[in-house]
Amino acid sequence: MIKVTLPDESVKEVEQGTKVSEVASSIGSGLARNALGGMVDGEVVELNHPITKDCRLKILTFDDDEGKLILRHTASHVMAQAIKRLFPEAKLAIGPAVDDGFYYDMDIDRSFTPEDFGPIEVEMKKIVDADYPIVREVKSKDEAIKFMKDKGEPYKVELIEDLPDGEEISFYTQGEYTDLCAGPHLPSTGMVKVFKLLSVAGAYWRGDEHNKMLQRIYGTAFTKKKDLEDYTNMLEEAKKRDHRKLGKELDLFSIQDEGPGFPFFHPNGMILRNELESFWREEHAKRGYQEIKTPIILNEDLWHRSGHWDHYKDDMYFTKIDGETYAIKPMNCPGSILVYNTHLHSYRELPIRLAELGIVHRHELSGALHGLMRVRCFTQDDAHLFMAPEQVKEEVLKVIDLADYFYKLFGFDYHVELSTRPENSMGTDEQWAKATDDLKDALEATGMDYKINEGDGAFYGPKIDFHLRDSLGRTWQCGTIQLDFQMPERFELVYIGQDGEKHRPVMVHRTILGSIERFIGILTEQFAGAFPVWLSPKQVQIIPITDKHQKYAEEILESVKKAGIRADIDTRNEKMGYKIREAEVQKTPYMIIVGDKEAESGSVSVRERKKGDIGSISLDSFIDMVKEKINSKAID
RNA sequence: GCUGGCGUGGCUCAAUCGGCAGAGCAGCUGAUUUGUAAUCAGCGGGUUGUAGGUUCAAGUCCUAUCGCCAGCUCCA
Repeated sequence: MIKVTLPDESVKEVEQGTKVSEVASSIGSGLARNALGGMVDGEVVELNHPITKDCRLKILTFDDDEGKLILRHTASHVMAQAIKRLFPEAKLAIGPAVDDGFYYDMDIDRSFTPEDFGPIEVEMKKIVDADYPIVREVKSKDEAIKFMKDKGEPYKVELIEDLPDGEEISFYTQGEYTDLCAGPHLPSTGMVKVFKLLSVAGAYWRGDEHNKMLQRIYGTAFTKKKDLEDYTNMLEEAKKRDHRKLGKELDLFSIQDEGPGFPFFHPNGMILRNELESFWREEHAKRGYQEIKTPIILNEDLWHRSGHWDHYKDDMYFTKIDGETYAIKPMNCPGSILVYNTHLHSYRELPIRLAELGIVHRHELSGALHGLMRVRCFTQDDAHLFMAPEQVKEEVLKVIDLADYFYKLFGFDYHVELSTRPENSMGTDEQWAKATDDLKDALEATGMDYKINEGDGAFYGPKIDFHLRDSLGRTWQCGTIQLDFQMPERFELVYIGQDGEKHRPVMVHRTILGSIERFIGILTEQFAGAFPVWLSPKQVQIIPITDKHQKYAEEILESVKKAGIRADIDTRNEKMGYKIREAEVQKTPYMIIVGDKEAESGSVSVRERKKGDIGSISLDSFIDMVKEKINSKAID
């Protein structure tokens, strides 16, 4: 007998070789029904897995991320089997489970369209109803290669060839279908009860744009029909929060055919933006930043010196002035460096923090453009910090702290990545190792979780990136902290040390919001357009019930405006309900309704966005309340 | 850039097999003077993204091109 310790610390004695599914049954029939796999001493295993020694066991269900992955991975095999039945000529590539579902990549001459989903789903249903057992077997590398060659699956052969020699290679068979796969899987196809195919897309073989583009079909799977319905409803709801839709509805910005990727900010969007920027300025001034503004167009020669010509040229725009080539800046760093170099600096001044809300232009691929999230012209809330090498850690920690302060203010969840040396980069391995270690040290000192993103650093240095989520859960890089030993050398930056000698400063490039445009996109989706009061383009909508009340409404407007609150009167000849509806649709935080009662008593009737009527109060207390919300930058 | 899908009044969408381009909202005019999410009536508004082609006839079919959407690649 062996001892199995369950998550509640209870211990079950079972026979050697008992399967995970059998343990689940012995715990309870409900758990047995919902079980999708197991976790044995931290390792994910399938339900058929025999337990051979004392261990800790957790039964995985759909509530566990690992359970979801097992179900969806099997679902991807079911889909691939169905597609092979309908299109035997399709060559299989890879088919993993992903966050919200699964996909399978295949190579086939005809292109899949959403019309193919119906027949494929019907075939999948047959496979599920047949409830084929899913059987794992292991082959040697040579056997595996021969097997897939015989089946005419060149992509599988390539995958196997890249596996290390001597390793056992697992295959899973369900009915007539056998796939190369590390698993784990469900014990039978009948357990894939609820699924739906969602979209088709092209995807490069092995994610490399030089390789052939395969066809990818995305789908998702759940254990309960209700969960699938909830998921599709969630997608519908997310569409309503889309900043591109809200940007239009709230008249914040537009992107037009005349300038793909070049957003226009409308008056409402500018109010929000200016509020955000002035707050940004205040917070940076408090922390010892000095603001600068550098030109958008600078001579090509500068970009040769900075390394951008060699490493970034394809993403840059150029123009000619008096026969000379100029570049439209894709980054603010060279300009900032030129400012630094206008003086000789003492160690006493360091760190020098030059901040710039700098407009940069980058030639992003047309297919990559996405509302305000990815554009070809954006404003970085940039800063370049020039410091002595021993100041790096402290300075980086201050930046991390500042980013955290900004994100927390809006209630954002974020995650952090450390990006290391990319292929096409400047400098020596030693410099990169030192810079990467410096950033790692700082991250370790904060104790925050972070993920390593190999090869994704800037061409001049490694970086810490802060990622925020949009309404659909896609993540976008916002803040970044990049450590740079290259540009100080290339531009021969110096400061005079205590010893009277010249020393080379280290440079940190950093943003907090990332791009003002992208950040506004994220903000819009986070709040579904119902911005915190301090950012709302219109903070108070005054609604006179009839035109008799207009005069009193105007007196109120004057007082509210005098208090520094953005307000307006809806004087249109419409019923009150109509005006309220419009203010609600526009997500105006407060409405003041004024009629006979208010005019007589000198009070205001207040309605709060989403909450409805909150009763009558004096104008003064209303103003105090709104100002408190604004000053505290409260989020609802 | 690549793969697939989609472009019809300001907005959201309709138009059967190729057969007279339509509705709601918004806008304008008038009536109505209203108590917490849409008052009523009338009016104006379109070269169907653009350029070609097929056809007696094109929103609809074909070609090219521009843009948008999803994904890939890339990135703040």
